[in-house]
Amino acid sequence: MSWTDERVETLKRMWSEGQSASQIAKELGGVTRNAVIGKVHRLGLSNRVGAAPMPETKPKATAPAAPTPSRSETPAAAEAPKAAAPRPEPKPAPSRPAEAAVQQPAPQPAAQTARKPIVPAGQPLPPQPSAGEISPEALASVREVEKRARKLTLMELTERTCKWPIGDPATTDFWFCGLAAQPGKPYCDAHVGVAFQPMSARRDRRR
DNA sequence: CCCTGATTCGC
DNA sequence: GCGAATCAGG
Repeated sequence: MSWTDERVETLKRMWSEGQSASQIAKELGGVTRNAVIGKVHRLGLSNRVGAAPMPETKPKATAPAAPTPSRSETPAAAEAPKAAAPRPEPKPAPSRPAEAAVQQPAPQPAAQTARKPIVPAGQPLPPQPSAGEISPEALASVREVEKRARKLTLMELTERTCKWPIGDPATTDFWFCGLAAQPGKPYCDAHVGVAFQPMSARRDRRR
């Protein structure tokens, strides 16, 4: 494979979108992430413009701004080529949506003052099955597993981490399981158990 | 161990 | 110019 105009274009687009080198390599095919990174540097589009926090871990103390040009081989390298329009980007919303009251049956009497924030999560994630529908064994293993959850943030999830959400998305008591996911499945062993149930099993258990 | 980007250097 | 190997780090 060679860097055709089209492939370079894809590279530039994905890189500016904040995609990782490995993701880009996967998309392009025929190249490794090293190749992508090497090309990125040669193209001089290192330091991702258009603001690309790419946290990956802690909020980093006070992190004022500091784009940190770090290393720029070319003296006048920095200039933001086409980073003009800061597009939305698939950045996950950190916390409180603060608006957009979706649905929520919520027969809330609107009486008490200290009610938990009823802010609905942006998009419904994997449905939390009601306890009554899960087999006792599966439920038990889930409770056990969730004690050992790695408590990953949305950004820390990968193709092989369990993406089962735990806790209330509206509060800081929210994280993802993060344990080793079943190959080809989005969840770990225990969560696959409650996520995927044979229709027959559900029917039998229901009511 | 998983992953990230950065750099080097033989080709 | 290219990218594997390596480095440095979360």
